[in-house]
Amino acid sequence: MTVTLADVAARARVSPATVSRVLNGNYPVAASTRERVLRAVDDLDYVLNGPASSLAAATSDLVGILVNDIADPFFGIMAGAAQTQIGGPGDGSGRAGGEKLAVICNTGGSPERELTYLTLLQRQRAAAVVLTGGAVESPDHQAAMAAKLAKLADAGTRIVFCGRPPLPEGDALVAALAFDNRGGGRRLTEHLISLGHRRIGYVAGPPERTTTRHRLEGHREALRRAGLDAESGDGEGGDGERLTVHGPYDRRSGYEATLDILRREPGITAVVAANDTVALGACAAVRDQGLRIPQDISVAGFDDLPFSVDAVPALTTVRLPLFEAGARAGRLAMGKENPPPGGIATIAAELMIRGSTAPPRVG
Amino acid sequence: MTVTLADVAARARVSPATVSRVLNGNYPVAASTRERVLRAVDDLDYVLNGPASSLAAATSDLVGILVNDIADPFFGIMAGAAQTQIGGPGDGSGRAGGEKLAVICNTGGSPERELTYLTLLQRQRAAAVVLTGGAVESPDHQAAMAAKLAKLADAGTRIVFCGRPPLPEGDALVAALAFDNRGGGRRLTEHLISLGHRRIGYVAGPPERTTTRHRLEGHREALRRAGLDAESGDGEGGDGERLTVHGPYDRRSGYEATLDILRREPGITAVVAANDTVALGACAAVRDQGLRIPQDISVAGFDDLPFSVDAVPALTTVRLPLFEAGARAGRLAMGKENPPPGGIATIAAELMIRGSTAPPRVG
DNA sequence: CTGTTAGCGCCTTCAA
DNA sequence: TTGAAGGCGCTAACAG
Repeated sequence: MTVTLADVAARARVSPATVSRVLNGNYPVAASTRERVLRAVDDLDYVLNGPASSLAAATSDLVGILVNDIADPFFGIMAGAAQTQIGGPGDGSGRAGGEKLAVICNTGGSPERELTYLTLLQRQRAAAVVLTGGAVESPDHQAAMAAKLAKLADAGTRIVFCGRPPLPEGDALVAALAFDNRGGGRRLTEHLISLGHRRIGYVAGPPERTTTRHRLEGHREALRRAGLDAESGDGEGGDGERLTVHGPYDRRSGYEATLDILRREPGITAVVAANDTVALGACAAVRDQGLRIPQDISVAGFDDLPFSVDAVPALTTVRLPLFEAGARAGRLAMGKENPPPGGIATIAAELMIRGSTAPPRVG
Repeated sequence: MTVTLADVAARARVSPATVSRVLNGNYPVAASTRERVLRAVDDLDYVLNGPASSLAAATSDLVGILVNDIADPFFGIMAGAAQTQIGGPGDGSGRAGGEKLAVICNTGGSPERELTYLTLLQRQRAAAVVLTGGAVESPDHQAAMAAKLAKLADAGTRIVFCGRPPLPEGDALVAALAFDNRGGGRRLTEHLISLGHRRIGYVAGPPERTTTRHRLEGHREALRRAGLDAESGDGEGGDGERLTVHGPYDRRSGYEATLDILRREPGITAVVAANDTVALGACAAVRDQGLRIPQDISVAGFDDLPFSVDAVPALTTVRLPLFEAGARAGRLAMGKENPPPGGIATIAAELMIRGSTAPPRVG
């Protein structure tokens, strides 16, 4: 039924081992022999049996890329970029060569699914795993992840974090590319403060995620440095709680949280959103209240997704080099690039000042 | 080093065969035995060897989802939705159960990479393959695809098209969910015509793709029905060529093509874009020319991606139920749902009229 | 440079 | 309901 290595060997009048060597290209083979083998492969339309190959070699050509939400371009861009480094350009023949199969796994942000996918990849003896985006900070989950990743690494799977802080235990097993969420958040709020804003609403992400926490910490640090923490700081029971609302990283959350903040604190002059998608919702809410951006309320986002520059007015935000980071993670996963010193690199975040922020109205 | 089925069997004091049966759950096993085996699995932290299992069973639990560009939410939404039906909810333990591993493969729109990924999936003996988005119409590629898909289907891989027209040969091997791109395109342009527009620019996608062609055909059909084809129709050498510009499905293309059209045909009163992303670029171009939307120029898109409603003014577009279609494709791939009659279902496209279109200025 | 020989770890008849 | 045995298709020593 299906043609096997042995069939190819028979037709090329060589041993199965030779066919294997030609196909894997890891061993010297006479040019004429190789020629003959390749012709037999084409004649017979032979396709390697992946499972058999993986079983014998005790490794597979699968590389897993874990993302929270593939419908979100934040992850789509990173995952796509990683894949460009992993899949290889192909040989243009449709015949697969030495490429790895880069597979994107959508966890939906669920810790359980994250672990499940890791188990699935462990099963497949994946060559590498790239974990993107922030982590959930529950101690249980972190411990489970650390254990699972240790096992994977133990089995020879390369582990790369992309846009995700390294594990607390700081395993040297992994390379980590961490975004400077805290610094970016701080500079963004400093920008607003320098424009003259004093009461700034903050629409945060889900409280349990590292990304959320880091961005918020940056925001509050800026407030504190400016001596504004009495008004908007993080003191228990202070005003900070009225000015900060948590919610998922989506448009709707931005819309509703902003309405909420505006209702409770009509005196705010700016809203900072946890990311650009949330910011879009915030903009809609501001407008629906009959307020103008930026004349009445300044709005800012985070990430600088492609659509942000097209918002009207264009969104002030913090640019994260998602494509570059994803590509680098892909290269690290393939062993094409050496890990950064200490295994950890921090990726800079750049403030992008655009039309959605301006000085508050006087009076 | 790594624990195998045999280790589990030894610890549970049963034969390897019994362990296998417990794990696969396809055979009757005494409850007490099963209990013992499962405990041994947990104690030993056993993880099934996927390749070995796939080799022996001649099938794997991999499901491939092919997309053109995962950074584009159009594909991200479909792929994510498909994955929800394929990955299964997990058992909440991090221990993988009978789930399939849904993997997203990013072709970048390249026919070669599409074929390469199919070969890779064929290698892995994938359980199913979902192909999303439009196809490239080159006869060579179509033939190659048909041959490859036939082989996959032959090996037991289920094939599902999602948002993609069935192959010309109309293999009964596949289930196809096709978007009504033509009808959507037609109704969108009819809407503009009914508002009074007579000279309408069209920023099309890459000419070789089915999606591009179908949407454009719908557009031209509307023009023809309104007797406008002399002005903007598809006649050879006619004005249609001046009013239609092809380019990739991205923002930049929308921006540049729109500038181009406006330069050559300052008299147009509306621009239809091949999709929402392109439309965003078109909007930017219109504004940069000092024109207002919709007072001076109406702009419309296609797809109704999440950000479209947040454009200012909100984008008139054609809604495609991407999530629903993706989820259905996932179910078809899993065999959870029966294929539509004839293997083909057409998914309706709904006109969404918003603020970016209005009657043209009089005079 | 090429052939021979053993498994890789699991599933699946066949018997018991 | 359970065990024994063979083989899935390939790779990786080891010879030659």
